[in-house]
Formats: sequence, C-alpha cells, structure tokens
Amino acid sequence: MPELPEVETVRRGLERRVLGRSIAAIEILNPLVIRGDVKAFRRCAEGRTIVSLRRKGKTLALELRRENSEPLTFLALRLGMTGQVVVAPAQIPRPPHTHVCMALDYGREELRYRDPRRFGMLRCCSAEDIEKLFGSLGPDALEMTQQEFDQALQGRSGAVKGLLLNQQVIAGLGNIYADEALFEARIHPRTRAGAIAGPGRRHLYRAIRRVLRRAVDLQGTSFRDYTDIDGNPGNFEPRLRVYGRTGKPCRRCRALIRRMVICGRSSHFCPHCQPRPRKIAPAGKPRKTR
DNA sequence: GCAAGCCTGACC
DNA sequence: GGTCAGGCTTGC
Repeated sequence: MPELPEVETVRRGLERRVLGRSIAAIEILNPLVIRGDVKAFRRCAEGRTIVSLRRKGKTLALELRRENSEPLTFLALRLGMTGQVVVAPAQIPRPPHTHVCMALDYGREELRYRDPRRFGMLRCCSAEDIEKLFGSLGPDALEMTQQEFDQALQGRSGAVKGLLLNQQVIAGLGNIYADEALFEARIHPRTRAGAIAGPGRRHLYRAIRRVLRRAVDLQGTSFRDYTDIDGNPGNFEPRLRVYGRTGKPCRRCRALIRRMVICGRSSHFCPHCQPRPRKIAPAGKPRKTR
C-alpha cells in the first residue's frame, strides 16, 4: 500500500531512471485510470521531456517540457492501493492490469503504470492545476512543522486516527504508518484529536517523522504487493510493531495486539501501551462506561 | 468477505 | 464546517 515512504521511493527511482528522458509515445490500454479528457492527457505528455519529479504526500507529479516555449505541463499520479510504476525493457511482456505505457526515448524502455484495483489515477495538469491539486492537500507529513501539526489537532473532535488519514489535514500517512506512529507515541487511535495535550502532540509529531523517515530509509513496506520501479520490495515490514500483528504479542510489553475498526479503517494497537483515554465526566453527572 | 485510498454524500 | 459511513475494485 503506497503511502509517503513508498511514493518517495518511487519518486527517487524515477529521478534515477527517467529524469531527462523524453516520452516518445503513449499507449493507453485502459482509459479508466485517466482522469479528465484522454486525448488531452496524450497531448499533455507525448513528445515531452521529464524535467523534474515532485511529490506531496502520496501524490507524484512529473514535470514535462518541450524544447520550444510551450507552457509546462504536469503528469499527476496517485497510486491508490495497488498502483505500481515500473521502468521495464519494452520486450518484456506486460503483466496483467498494465493500463498505461510510455515509450522512453526511442522505445527500448517503457514507463508502465499497472494497477489491479484501479484506485489510483493519472491526470494531465497545467501549472495552475497542479498548484490547485497540491494546495488541496495539507502539509506533507515530513515537511510539516510542530506548529502546523498542533493547529491540525486543535479543536478537532474526531478520533485522531481519522485525522491522521485525512490528506487535507496532513498529506502522506495511510493506515500502516498512522497505526505505527500512534503506537510509537503510545496514543490510542480512538483518542479525540483535540484532547491530546502538549506533550502528547510533541510525541506524536516526532513519532510520525521518525516512523516515516525510517521507512523511507528502508524503501517502504511491501505488506501485500508494493514494489519500487525496479520491481524490488521494501524492507520496512519486519519493523512493523502493530500493523497486521493482531493477536501477536506487543514487542514492547507482550500484551496481545488488538484490531478495531475506527473511522471505517482497521486500526491495530497495543491495549497496554496505548490505553484508552479516560473520559472526563462533567461534574454531578454519572459517568458512562463502555 | 475482507483490505486499501479516496471520493461522495448524509448528518449534525 | 467537521465527521464518518458507503462504495468502488479484485486478489487473497
């Protein structure tokens, strides 16, 4: 599942393999993954050179340029759940669910987009569009300051887990790293975001950065089917503390890891290290227990 | 039947 | 506005 570390790994891989190369031709095998007009998509990218690779949260943008003074265009890319970007020799057979192929240079190699579940998308953008797209996201989880994070939590009544997954608030966290960061910070995923006090905010802020940086260093997590652009899996999986470890002993205290659905997402946590916060009962009223 | 990211829409 | 459930898709 591509979250910030996996997308950053893809971005770096593309920087290494396709930066400065031109897209000679585009083959669209399944137009359903293209957002907006398909013809415009082709026009936006064909015959252009990839001049930079940007990322905000889980969104990638390939900056494209032609020799003359035509305006810049961008190819925005979201991997969704099973999206995969691979650079492969053109003669290697395309695996199933390959939706878009871009011939690089003279067509010896291809940049391929594959996505069995098609939750991902490609979109052609003008400079203005890409500003808007990136602008609709909260600060990137690795760029965000403690002040921005405090503001994101301030006054929020919902579960912190849901807030961490909200890309308009913080961009880059998905289910895996949200659970891992909450474990590191010893915060129960159902805690009301606005109720987390100063020290808790600082712990969580640092935990998010620590978990993401470590995962970037290890090229991400291949829990199911994620690979980088060369087809290699990530190495973070053995470092997972709670995600996908339901019923297994906590690596810190040996209590059994629990799973609970919060905001429609499965959440993994240690009931001992991340105790459910006590509700402060209003004076004179009986306290509800659950 | 479940998992995921993200969009839509219902509800307060 | 904020919050969260539902639906999309397909391999396990």
